[in-house]
Amino acid sequence: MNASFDLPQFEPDASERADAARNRERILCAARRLFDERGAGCVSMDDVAEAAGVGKGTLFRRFGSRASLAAAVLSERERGFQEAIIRGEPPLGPGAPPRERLIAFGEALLDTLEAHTELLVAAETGPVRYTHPAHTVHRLHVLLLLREADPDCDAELLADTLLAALGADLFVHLRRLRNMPLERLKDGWRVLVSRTVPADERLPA
Amino acid sequence: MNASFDLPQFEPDASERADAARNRERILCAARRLFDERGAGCVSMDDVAEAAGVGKGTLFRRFGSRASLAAAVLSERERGFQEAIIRGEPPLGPGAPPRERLIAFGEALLDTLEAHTELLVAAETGPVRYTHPAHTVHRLHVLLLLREADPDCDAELLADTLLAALGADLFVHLRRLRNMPLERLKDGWRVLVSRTVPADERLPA
DNA sequence: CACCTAATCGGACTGAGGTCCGTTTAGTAG
DNA sequence: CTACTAAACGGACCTCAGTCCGATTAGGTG
Repeated sequence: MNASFDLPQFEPDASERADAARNRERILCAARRLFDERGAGCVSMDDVAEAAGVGKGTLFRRFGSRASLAAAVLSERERGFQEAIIRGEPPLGPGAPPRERLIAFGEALLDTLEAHTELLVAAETGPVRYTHPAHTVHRLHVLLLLREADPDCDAELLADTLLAALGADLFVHLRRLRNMPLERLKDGWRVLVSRTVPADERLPA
Repeated sequence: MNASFDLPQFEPDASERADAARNRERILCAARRLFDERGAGCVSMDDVAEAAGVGKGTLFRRFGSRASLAAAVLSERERGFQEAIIRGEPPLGPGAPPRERLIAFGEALLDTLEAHTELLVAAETGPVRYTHPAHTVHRLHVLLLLREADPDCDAELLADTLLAALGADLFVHLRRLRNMPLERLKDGWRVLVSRTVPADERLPA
């Protein structure tokens, strides 16, 4: 119960023992391979541990949960995505009006969902979902854009509400069960954001 | 794998054997009591089976899954809710303009979430979530109201998107983790619907 | 009442996520 | 090189949802 002790380390730590670093790498490598080969849904944590040549205890001490492991495997893409959001070209990156950036953000997230559906479903299971670093970054990004576009709205709440429309569960349901094409989901997002967020008042081009 | 065989029965069936009916009742009764005493999160399916004096196989044949059991326990409330939606007083029932009805619908759902948080979380876990009768009814209701209010929009998609804002996971996160008061969530819903759905064009009072 | 059969029962079993704790080892100090 | 300690290891173990299948029984038939 002591939170300062035995926390899983998702990222390399300078003061990390050599064997720990080696095992983290092995695990990530094995997980990436297995997820890729069989699809994330068909890979158990035991499978990962065995493929990595590591005990189950080690696996869980490193990554804490299945969801965290999936998130860690995705973290490279995620880093690229965050880079594009923060420093990339408009409309995803800075420079475009906030509403356009929000739309681009959602479209990009939907592309990511399309490309890594199973992994994202795995990463978004359980209550951990809302506290993972990636989700936190997404929420902050949306939050700031909302504040910029509409200083009077309840941006804190609206950010989470809008992000709910981009959840992996919902995506799977719409895409696979209800067979909606990706473009339709993107259109839906555009409409949702357009109606929810006011357009920039600075000359609309 | 034969779908016509061994399907769980959520509702009483005329051609149901006496012992089956008795056990279904026992299970529902025990589940209600246990969920109430300890909170749904602290009750395992084994607990329910034991308290009902019934084998685990029976429990699962009757209700199919934990989520379904939780939904069944909620079904009384749900029946009342559906009644109020379909035949009740406006603005929840028919008579009010669709946008007002949508707002009232969300507020009522948020009240239900507030009152039965844990049970609804249990009922909404897993992919079953989108196929449960209750959710289907909610979606259909929202869908029809959306079509009425805005015949040109992609109501199918928008219905699911709006409902995502009323999901139990999100509710728990906002309410408990981020400590937002219920009224704030209702305000958020009102704003979301107001901006997303056009007002009725028939004289606005 | 005796029999028959199909529906039902129930608990042993599986598989998966997650925890525990005795054992091993990396890194350091002497 | 040896001794020491904190960290890391790993697999046995736990809990829990969900499945399977042989035993049981409801309820119709003669």
